[in-house]
Amino acid sequence: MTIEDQIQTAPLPLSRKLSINLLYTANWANDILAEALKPHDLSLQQFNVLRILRGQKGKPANLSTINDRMVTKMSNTTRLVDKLIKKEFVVREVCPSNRRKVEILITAKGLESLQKMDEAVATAEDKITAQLNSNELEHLNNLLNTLRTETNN
Amino acid sequence: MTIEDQIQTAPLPLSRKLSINLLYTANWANDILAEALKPHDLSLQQFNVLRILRGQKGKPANLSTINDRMVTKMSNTTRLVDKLIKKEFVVREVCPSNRRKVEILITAKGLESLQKMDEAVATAEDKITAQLNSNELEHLNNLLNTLRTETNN
DNA sequence: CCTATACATTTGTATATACAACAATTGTAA
DNA sequence: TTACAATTGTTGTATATACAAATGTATAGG
Repeated sequence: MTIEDQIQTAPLPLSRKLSINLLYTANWANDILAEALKPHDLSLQQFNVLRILRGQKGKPANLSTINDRMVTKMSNTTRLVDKLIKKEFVVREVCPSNRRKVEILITAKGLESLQKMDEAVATAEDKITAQLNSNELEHLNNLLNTLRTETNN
Repeated sequence: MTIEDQIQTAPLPLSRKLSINLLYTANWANDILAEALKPHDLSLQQFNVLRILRGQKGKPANLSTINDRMVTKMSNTTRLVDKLIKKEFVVREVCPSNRRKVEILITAKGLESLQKMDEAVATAEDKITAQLNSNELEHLNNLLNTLRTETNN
């Protein structure tokens, strides 16, 4: 279904059509991922933080590191981490070598829970991409990367 | 820049890479649009509601109509409209023929303000799509539409 | 040593949104 | 006509997020 049909609007200039389609489609994908995580009582953003911490392989991460690696920007990783602490999925300590920083570590419980969610999320990701073959997915990936290319002006 | 470089992660399966890239890129586009609207003190969602109401060409819209046409889903168009009323960009009345419904109309002030924002938003949309030519944009559009195609299973 | 500045994070305030509970109105059917 | 269900919106609670101000810590220059 075209995006014009989807949101019932008159024909749009291409740049507008693409902008709307991009946001609309991402929202659609977001819903599928959120749905997959719902039984685990974790938001997509909380899941992302956990996944980043697992990627650290035991090395603690400080807030700005997590922030840099988030898919969506956060002025507020502090409060996300607060919620993960309440669930006992991560621990937070003051960095001994530089007490301005904090060190955040995923716990055994966090790793365990993450493992249980992996399958659900992978299924959701497959669902999102199911309608395209590998070549098309690569192409789509490249087009998205190009879109974000910075101009030097 | 590839999405793996962007968020500093190990190589990912294609379905995950695309899912992340889609959310990341939409977020990037969202920021550009929000930035363009910032001088006008209007959020992207408020702008979208106004644009939908203008599309009604004088015909009032009720809440569920607006909801259907929103790019991002809303459990909460009520409160968005509240904010637009406070800015005197729209008015809300009870529908006389069916008093469960409400009728929402854009005001002259709303139309006027919208017109001023049009240029800023069009510029933002051009910026979002600047790195691709028409053919590529059409292709990207089609790939996004295909992605959202429902399966009948 | 003292102070200005930079750094890393936290907190307050506002917006957007999901979900569930609630309320009012209308339609239907015994 | 009364009971019940469906429709349409509103409201309460929780999460995510942007932005700005505040907090606490480190560092560099005088």
